[in-house]
Amino acid sequence: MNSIPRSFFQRNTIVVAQELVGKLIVRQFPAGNCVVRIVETEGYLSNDPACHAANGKTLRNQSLFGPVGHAYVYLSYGLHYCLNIVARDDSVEAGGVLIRAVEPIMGIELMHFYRPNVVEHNLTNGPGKLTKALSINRTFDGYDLVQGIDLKIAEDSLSYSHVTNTSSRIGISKAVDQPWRFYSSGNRFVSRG
DNA sequence: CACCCGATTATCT
DNA sequence: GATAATCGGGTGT
Repeated sequence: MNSIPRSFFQRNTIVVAQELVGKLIVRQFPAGNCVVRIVETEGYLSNDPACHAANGKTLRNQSLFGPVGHAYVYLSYGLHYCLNIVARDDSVEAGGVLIRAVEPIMGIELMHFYRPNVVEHNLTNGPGKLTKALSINRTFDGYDLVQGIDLKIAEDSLSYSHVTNTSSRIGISKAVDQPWRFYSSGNRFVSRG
């Protein structure tokens, strides 16, 4: 399980969003570890009306302006946490990649414990679902995902053969035509939107 | 301080 | 397909 260098995230946000499809997220607990594969992402840039950083830095979105490779976690609709990875080049002041869906690889029982009473294909097929299954909340806002222990991003040591499709982003009302959503073609954990 | 509304999900018809 | 659940940031009084 190779780690990913911080320079990977110091690039155009949309390129990073596309290339994160297929990468792994590792969540370590005292009781055991969970490993999931990223199968759906969306890119958000500070000069993009749909981005939380579009109107400048606030207490809530300050992680999007912080160092790349760290997490931006926010509360959505007052109910669900969503996980982003801060990624941008020097041409913008903020940017991040929303993790919209993941495929469970290891520690599936533990994920079912955090998200009971669902069948496996509904375990992590949405941005609010995967954070609950991995027990990710606001305490991870600003967490370093490159050097972190409890939560980190890793390269897939197995070669995951896949095709990445592109579409417009889901669930937003501004900048709806930007083709900045990426998902693993045919993967059953991709959210239906 | 009141009001609006959102990068969602579960549950009902 | 429609809607409730639930909360905090942003805006305007």
